[in-house]
This record gives sequence, C-alpha cells and structure tokens, in this order.
Amino acid sequence: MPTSTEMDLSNFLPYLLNQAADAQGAAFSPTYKDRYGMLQTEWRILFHLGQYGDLTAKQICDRAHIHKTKASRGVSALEDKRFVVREEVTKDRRHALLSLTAAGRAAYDELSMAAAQFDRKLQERLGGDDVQTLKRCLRVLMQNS
Amino acid sequence: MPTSTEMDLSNFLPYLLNQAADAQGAAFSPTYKDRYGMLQTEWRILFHLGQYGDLTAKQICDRAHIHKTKASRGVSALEDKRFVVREEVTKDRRHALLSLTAAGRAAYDELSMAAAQFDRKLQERLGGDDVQTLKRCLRVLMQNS
DNA sequence: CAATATTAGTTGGAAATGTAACTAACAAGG
DNA sequence: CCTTGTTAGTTACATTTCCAACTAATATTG
Repeated sequence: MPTSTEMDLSNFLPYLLNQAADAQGAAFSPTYKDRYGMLQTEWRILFHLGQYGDLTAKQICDRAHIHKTKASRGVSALEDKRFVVREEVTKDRRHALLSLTAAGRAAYDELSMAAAQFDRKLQERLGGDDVQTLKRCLRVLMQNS
Repeated sequence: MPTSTEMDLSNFLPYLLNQAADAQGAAFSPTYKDRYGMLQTEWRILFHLGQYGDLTAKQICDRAHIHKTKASRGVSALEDKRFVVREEVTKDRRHALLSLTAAGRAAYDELSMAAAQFDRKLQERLGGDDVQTLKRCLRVLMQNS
C-alpha cells in the first residue's frame, strides 16, 4: 500500500508508455515479421523510404532516432531481401542514397495499407478526441527533455 | 509525398508510442543505471516488490508482463546486488517469495522518490487535463487488442 | 597543400534478449 | 500409488543490440 508521497507504479508515465508501446508493437509486428521476415528497424527504414523518397542512412537515423550501427545492419538486411539499392552520389562518396526496388515498393505498399488499417482500428477504440490529445502528448514526449 | 489513402508514419500510433517510450525511458534510465547498475527489468522487479510487498517471480511476471526468463535473470542480478532474498514457502517448494533486503528497500525508496519527481515534471510539461487523458488511453492500449 | 578534424558508414566483440528445451515440484485421474 | 499433465523456474543456444574502434571520404586550417 503506497503512501501518498510514494510513487505509484501504475501511474508512472515511462512505465505506462513502455507497456502500451510493447503491447501495440507486439500486436503489429507480425504484419512485417510473418510475411517478410523483417525486424522493426528494417520496417522502419522501409517505411521512411516509401514515404519520404530516397534518403541517405544518416537522414533516416536522424529522423527516426535509429543508431547508425542498427541502421547499417537494417539497410544490409533490406539489400539482401532485394528491397533496397544504394545509388552512389557522385558529389560525396561517403554517403549513398537509398531507394526502394520494385519489390521494396510493393512491400511498402502492402505494409502501409496494413498499418493504416491497424491505426484506424486503434482510433475507433480510443475515440477521435482522445486520439488527438494522445498524439499531441506523444509528440511532446518524444521530443524528450 | 504520401497520398490520402497512404499511411503517414508520423501519425502511426505504434510508432509514436515507441518513440515516446524510448525517449522517456532513456531520460529516466540513468537514475537506476548510474547509481545501481540496474537494467530496466531489475528496476521493475524492485519497484514491484517495494510497492506491493513480497511476491513470487510468477506474480511479478503476470503483473508487469515480463517473460519468465527475463524475470529469472533479473531476480538473480538483484540477489547478486544483495537487494533481494528468496524465502522458501513451505507449502509449495516450486515458488519462492521474493522480498527486499534493507539495502533493497533503501534503493527502492531512493528510486521511487526520483521516479515521483520525474513524473511530476512530465505532468507539468503536459498539463493536468492532458495527462489524465493520456494515462487513460495508455491503459487501454496496454490491455492490447 | 599538408596536417588535423569531422562525417558516413562498417565491423568486432560483449552484453542482453528471445525461444525452446529442460528440471523439479505438485495435481489429478484412474 | 502410478501415470500423465501442469506449473515455477532455470539453462542453453541463437539472434539481436550496444559500445567502441575502425575505414574511407571530405572539410578545415595554418
């Protein structure tokens, strides 16, 4: 029985966030895992490329807060799956633009449809007003301290 | 440029949840990591024991949705740190009640204070009304599908 | 234009996690 | 009781992640 000055775990925001993120992540991950054998990082890279067009690995890292080693391995995995190719940019040979192959585009299309559907169901469950508030809060929280 | 039927990644709830949870987790984790060298699972077990009294590993797993292997390792680590002891329950020798040592209790007290302070700051940042809505939504989402 | 610094990305080894198989204790049905 | 099933927890191995050091290319500065 926690006293009033103590923390209540079931009210601790980082804990709630983590539990909710885990639960929803687990609910959605079969979508990309079962069909394409992708890990979360690969799915995220694919999604960024599908949505924002060709990007360098660095740009994806910055946008998605993925560490460069994780991104490097994710890109390699997507190359192995023939979903992504690197184009040398003559201007600066350090970084290469990544772009989707036809197969990668097809996977993106399918997965983004599934994601949209998943999201719609969540919105129904929570109700429109709450979803707006929720997303606004999450955007604040992901900006971090 | 996503069309209206496509998903917008920056609006995809599992993505937002994950980013927010990561950011806040990263902001809080130094609290238990730097002082006590604990991992998240250890901190969570400690917190459960501190808050709800003696529990078996199974009870903690069920409450916190921690897998039993992760919990097993977390408990061992807490025993190594002399924060937790196992008491044999004569009735059923399969499970053992876990309880905090004096040192474990002290660590819990300090960390729960820090957590409460961390949470208060977040609540200030978000505003009381939004926090209520946010927590309500998160509780729904962690119940999963 | 040589020396140094910075940047993009990769690689190797350690730590952590997940999955499956395992042990030990108890429960239940015949 | 004695087989079979279930439960709590551990261990082993494969996969994934994290950290630190590294390479290669470009930028900067004296």
